[in-house]
Amino acid sequence: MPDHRSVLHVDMDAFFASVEQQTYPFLRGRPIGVCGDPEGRTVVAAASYEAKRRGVKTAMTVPEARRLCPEIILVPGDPAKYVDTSVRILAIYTRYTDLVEVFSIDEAFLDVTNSAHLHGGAEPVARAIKREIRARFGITCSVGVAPNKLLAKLAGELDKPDGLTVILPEDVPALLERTPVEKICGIGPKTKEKLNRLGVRTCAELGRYPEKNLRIVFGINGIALHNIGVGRDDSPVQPCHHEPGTKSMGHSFTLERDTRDRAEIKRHLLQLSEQVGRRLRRERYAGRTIAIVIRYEDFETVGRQRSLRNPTGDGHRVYAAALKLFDELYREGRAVRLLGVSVSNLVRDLAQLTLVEDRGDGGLFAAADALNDRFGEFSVARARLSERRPGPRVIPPSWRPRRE
DNA sequence: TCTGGGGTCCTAGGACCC
DNA sequence: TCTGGGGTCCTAGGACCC
Repeated sequence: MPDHRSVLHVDMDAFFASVEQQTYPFLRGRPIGVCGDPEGRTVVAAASYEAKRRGVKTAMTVPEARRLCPEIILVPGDPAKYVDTSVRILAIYTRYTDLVEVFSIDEAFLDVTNSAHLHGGAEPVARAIKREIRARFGITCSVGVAPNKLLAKLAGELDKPDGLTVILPEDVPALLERTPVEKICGIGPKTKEKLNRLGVRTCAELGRYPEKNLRIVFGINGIALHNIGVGRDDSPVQPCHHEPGTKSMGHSFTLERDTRDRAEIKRHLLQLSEQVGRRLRRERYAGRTIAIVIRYEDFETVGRQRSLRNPTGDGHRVYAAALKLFDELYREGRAVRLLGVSVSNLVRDLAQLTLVEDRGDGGLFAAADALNDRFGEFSVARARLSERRPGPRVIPPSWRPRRE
């Protein structure tokens, strides 16, 4: 029986950009940025290391990226390709352990505590995985090996790209001493500021800070923060079939130009609602709570939601509710920058779905969905959606491999 | 051409019920 | 003619993640 757990965190280097460079060899060795619709107001979703060296970062605006790196090649993202690559990479992991937790499209945790000895230990497993991913897909990854998920993720960040960092239990105190709190997944700018004001800068300082006081300042999160400070994390590596299902589904969209035009706004709301409805049905969900988000030109962002009596997967019903919410929420005269529609309180039950949906056009839904699956988003749509817009070009972090 | 898109979880306050 | 206390559901907003 091993005396400590061995957890790997595997993180693809510049994943979307690396995949594009593999697909199109002329992009290799050049600064590229993968972004959304190049016509819209978009940001860099992934930058190649050539671009990163010039200062281009994830989530930077396109004009900013161009200013730093005028030769940058902007490539529109191709989500299906990234999903496909990710699924094939996951298949490699499962040859080493059943305990694989998908953290995002390009990150996973592997618990190899009870399987590593078959391959000579955790570090050899990490090396083998890196080698195989490079051989099969031409892309590199960075791996952290540590006694738990928290430390494995931290370790993986220490050496990038193409890195491998092993943290043994005896290395942990020194690591905590030199790690600033904001390096920890879960500690963002606000928490960092709050901690700094308490005189806490490193993880070790956080560990020494009285837990009782952390609880007073941060409530229930205080306990979690204390555990971070001492490098403790007992959370298991959870294979995705053990995870709870999706909680909400939605789409949002930054308009090409800010607008006050109600007719235009209504068109966008309809489009978003139909998109959400279609995804709900495709994944056999229905939801009872409809929410909208408005971001005004000054970036003030407000939301409003309301629960219906019955769950729905019908984009038209979603739209009816969304429009009502918009009328209640919208402050006349202000220009709108972004609109979002989402549905939560989801249920996943086909019998329930047909019960609430069957207004006689269930067949129409099925036919339209099948055509759209085959020929692309909005090949078939309600008449008012004449202006077509391609689907989203990003992958949500909640992305999971298909279960069925 | 300042500031994307898709999620999860937490808090706080109000309504309502027993 | 006084003001409890728990539980659940709901909504709005914020922090954080990739």
